[in-house]
Amino acid sequence: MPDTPAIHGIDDSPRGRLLSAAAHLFRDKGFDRTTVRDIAAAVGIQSGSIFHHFKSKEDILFAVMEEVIRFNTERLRQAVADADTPLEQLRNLVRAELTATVGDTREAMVVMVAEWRCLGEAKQQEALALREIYEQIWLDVLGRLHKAGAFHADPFIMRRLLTGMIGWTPNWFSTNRRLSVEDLADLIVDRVVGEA
Amino acid sequence: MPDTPAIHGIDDSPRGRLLSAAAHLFRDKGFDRTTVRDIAAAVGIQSGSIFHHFKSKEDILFAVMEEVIRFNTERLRQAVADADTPLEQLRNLVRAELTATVGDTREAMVVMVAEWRCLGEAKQQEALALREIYEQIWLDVLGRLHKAGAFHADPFIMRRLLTGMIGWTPNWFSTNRRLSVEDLADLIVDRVVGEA
DNA sequence: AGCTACCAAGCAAGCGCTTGGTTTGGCAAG
DNA sequence: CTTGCCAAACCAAGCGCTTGCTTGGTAGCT
Repeated sequence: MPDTPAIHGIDDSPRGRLLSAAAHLFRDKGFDRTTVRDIAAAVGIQSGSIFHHFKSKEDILFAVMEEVIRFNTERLRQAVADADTPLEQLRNLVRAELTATVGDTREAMVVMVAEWRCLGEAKQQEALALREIYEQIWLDVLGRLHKAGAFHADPFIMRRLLTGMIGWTPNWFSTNRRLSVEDLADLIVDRVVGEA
Repeated sequence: MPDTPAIHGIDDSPRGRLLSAAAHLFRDKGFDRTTVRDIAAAVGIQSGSIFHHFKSKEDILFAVMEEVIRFNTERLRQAVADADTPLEQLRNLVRAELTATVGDTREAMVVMVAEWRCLGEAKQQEALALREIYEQIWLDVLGRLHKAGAFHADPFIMRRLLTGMIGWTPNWFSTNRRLSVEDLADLIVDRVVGEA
């Protein structure tokens, strides 16, 4: 009965398995249409038992978001560190966010952008703080490229266009097609710095 | 008590006012978190009276989507007809979709992409058919541009990147800022055909 | 003994929707 | 100008069901 494919960056403690299952369901049906009974059934326990691990359903959603953003912030950091030139840093960032979005943390990433408003005011603010750290990594790299004259548009706006392009990919990109993540990343990078 | 700002392309019959109010609430709180009592209160009637105009809550959501997609499909048609060169057609398309997305049909457009899965299978298919007509207009113009050598990437993928860029704008674009819709449109067109 | 992990049962609240009856505005016959 | 009528629009009340969450207790490991 259990066995939802695990999400990268989440361990397989009872709590972790609960999180992976919840993320999967939240992505499939949305937060509101997913009941605690659904989540419980997905890991093979009773609905009431969930509240031994989380104090509310909303807490589960927040935990999913927190885990995935922490994990992927670290991934972005590595992406920047692993490159020498600003252009290569950008390419690595795009690849990293694409991997997060259509790859190993796909469900959780989709949940994060789609179910944002299901969090209460307080937790929304808390998540926003984490999100800002994440965004700053992007802005640093884009700012450096802009200063170097690699593109003319405002770096803030460029980031928003990138967020849109990458954030929409789960709605169409399929891993088992001709187009690889690397090729798509190059294609997106070309939207920023122009083609060869 | 009533007076939700109307959405372009929806009349102000009782039914139309109900639709505008519903679209506004759906965007604000999401479909599931919006109760029929909320919608009723927004137009100043009793919750039960809603079912004189619509046979279910889901029907309201579908009606919102149908109205907005029909209205904006016509807008796209005009945008293409009003331009002479393929490049100007593209620019007009981007402007039109931006206007729909952050302008006069903003709430309904956001609802359409966000609350898709709240429709049952049948109505989802029905909406998809309308959506395909809409998309075909884009693909025709992009296909012509591609054939003319204005850009190298696959037109289907280019459309998806555009969908992402434009679809994300409600999350950051503000009408009362320095950046106008026209300037943003030019900026986005440059992501397709390269800068001057 | 004490901790983690769980079960079985169920409560209070809120939900979409139904029902039966009442108001309202327009319009044609007398 | 009145009267009678009808359909559209709405009200008041509440039914049946699902929801998130609580409670009190138990099994097993250390």
